[in-house]
Amino acid sequence: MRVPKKERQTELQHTIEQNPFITDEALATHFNVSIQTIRLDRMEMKIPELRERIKHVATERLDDVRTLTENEVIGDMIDLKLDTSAISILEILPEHAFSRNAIARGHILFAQANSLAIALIDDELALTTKANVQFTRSVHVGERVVAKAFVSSHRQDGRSDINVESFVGDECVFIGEFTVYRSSKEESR
Amino acid sequence: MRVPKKERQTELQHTIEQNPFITDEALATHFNVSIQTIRLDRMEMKIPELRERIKHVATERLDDVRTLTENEVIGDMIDLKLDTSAISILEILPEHAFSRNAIARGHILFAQANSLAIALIDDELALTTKANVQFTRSVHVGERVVAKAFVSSHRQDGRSDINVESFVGDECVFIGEFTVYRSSKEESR
DNA sequence: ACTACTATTAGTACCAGGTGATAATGGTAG
DNA sequence: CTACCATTATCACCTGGTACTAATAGTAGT
Repeated sequence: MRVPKKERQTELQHTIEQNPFITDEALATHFNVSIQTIRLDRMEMKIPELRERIKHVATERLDDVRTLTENEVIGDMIDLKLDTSAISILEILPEHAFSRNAIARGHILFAQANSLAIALIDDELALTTKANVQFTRSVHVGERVVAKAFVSSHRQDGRSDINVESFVGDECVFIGEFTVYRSSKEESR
Repeated sequence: MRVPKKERQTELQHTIEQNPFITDEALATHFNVSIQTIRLDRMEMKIPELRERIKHVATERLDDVRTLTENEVIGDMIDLKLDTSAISILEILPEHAFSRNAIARGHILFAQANSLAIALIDDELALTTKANVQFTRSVHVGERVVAKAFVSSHRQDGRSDINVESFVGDECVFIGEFTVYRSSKEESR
């Protein structure tokens, strides 16, 4: 016997996990057993076949929480009064946090607040020019962060000041003051 | 004839692009032609078969720049002197930017700077507690942002102040002052 | 030593979703 | 009427499997 069955199976699981693109044939030669043994192992471990695995990876990618990219707003917007106030919720997932301690990275909370502030401005172009932020409590994986943004002033020079406060439950975890540049619309033209 | 060949082919391309998981058979019934016609079309348009398309989507996902998540540092660190200074480079990709105008979202630049500041601190735990940032020039897709961070002070209370300046060429695009909390190591215990 | 049981291997039929090649049909334009 | 293109039909074959049946090897229990 090359390697006890149990050992082989757990190793098999690992091998497939970090390389889902491997065929049964390759696994068979790798573990120096027949292809049928590999199939039996997959059955017992309920590991799907190659094509199913690939499909899974692909679909996962498509409906990915392509979290801080691609989406216009980071988190789910649950309320929006243009030029006035907005609220979004973001659940902290493991990929948002440091793996060592499961504390959300600062720029995740910043991104939620910043994208909310930008979404609040009803203009073709809105760009953050300045921000002043404080992280008042660390946020852990699994917690849901509710960000509340409101416009404190629309200045004459085409800038708006927006305050954002984020909460977990009733605890404030983030405070930010954003200055956003907005391009025309009610102004020139 | 149902639809002219050319028209069908361009439409085919679109259909497959936004749903790579469709089989030739489904396409055939959809366009009301034979399966062979679909295959000929794919040949001419050099569109690979279903399984290849799925595999492509899946592999694309694996070497994804899972930009603001998962990576410890956003961008590529090219220099690091612990507790002193660090430099990282980030190329702005379309997914980092607003689709309307190809200008990088503010939180992308913030994330680069913030993660660099955190990486700079040689401690088990380092958390941003405060940040003060300015976006001095908008950054466009294709530009490479070089962030330079240096520690301005290690305070007695377990906090460090870090300044970050980001450049595109010799133009400053971002200025940030970060206050980072570091947990012990040289302190208590 | 005989049996029971488990692990492994082998072999067969079948499946999806194709490739590749060859050939037959159906307009349609010159 | 013919030449040409688009379309369709067949057929053999491929990969990477599933599902099932059966044979073989090794080991433990009694």
